[in-house]
Amino acid sequence: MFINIDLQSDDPIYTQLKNQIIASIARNEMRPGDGLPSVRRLAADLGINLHTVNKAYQQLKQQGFILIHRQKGVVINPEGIPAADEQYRESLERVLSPLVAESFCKGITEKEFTTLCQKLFGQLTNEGGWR
Amino acid sequence: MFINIDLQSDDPIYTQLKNQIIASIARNEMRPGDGLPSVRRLAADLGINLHTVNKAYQQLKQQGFILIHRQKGVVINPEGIPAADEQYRESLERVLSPLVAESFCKGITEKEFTTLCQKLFGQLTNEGGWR
DNA sequence: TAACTGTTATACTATATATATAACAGTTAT
DNA sequence: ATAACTGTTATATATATAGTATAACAGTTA
Repeated sequence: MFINIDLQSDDPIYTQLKNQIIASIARNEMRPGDGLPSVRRLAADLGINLHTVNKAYQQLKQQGFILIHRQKGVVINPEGIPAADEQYRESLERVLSPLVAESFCKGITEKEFTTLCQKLFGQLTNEGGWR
Repeated sequence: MFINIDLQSDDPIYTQLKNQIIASIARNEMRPGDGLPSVRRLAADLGINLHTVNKAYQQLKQQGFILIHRQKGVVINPEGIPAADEQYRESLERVLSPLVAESFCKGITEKEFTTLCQKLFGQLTNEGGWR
């Protein structure tokens, strides 16, 4: 687990935590079935509060990224991450839309934009992957 | 001006306002030189507070989308919107990165993702455009 | 028994969002 | 000149979110 929290960031700590765990999964650094630290352990390691970690874990659980067993602890969903449904695709479009509009106004072309997205996809890997 | 505010949205009102004005420019519905309502006028029309409008205007001004003359009122930047610099491109990448990672985990392919971006670009127009 | 697990509850601080007034200085139209 | 505008600034208040600090509960594991 390589988590880096920036206390000066505009993003809340629990959001940074969520994003970095998702990024670890996307980069195949963490795989389905792998365990995550307990809320107390991770909070202590990062020097933050247990509730902040718990909030991130709860949201990851709700999105199906992790399972939380009272006994076995926290585990990346062994069944794999649930596939995007129509609702997720709509929310993705809602988030992307203002980014595209602003970029367009600032002269960023469709080509440059999609090339950037491709570059970001390229930084992820599915080698020996789970999907 | 077709502004629609959703008080139930997770996005703050001033952000919704900002995004919709930027979207209007991107769709070529509003062009450089066009005037915008005064803070009091727009606030009254939308049924919100003058300071909320002012906050949106100040941020749009800081990004170069609009100019605010004490006398002439508020105008979409007649020189056109400033082109994206390296700093903007970096911030765009920082915002896009977690979206790509999450989408990837949920099985959205690079192709589907870029196709969505292309669709959003396609909804904008540069006919008779200013850039 | 002791040390851990997730979970829940309460309380407190700080910041962000939004509103409500009020006032100031400068235009513009009557 | 007066009245009606303009953006701007200041102050105050209410609410929600973010983060922390403790404490406790029920269950597991060594």
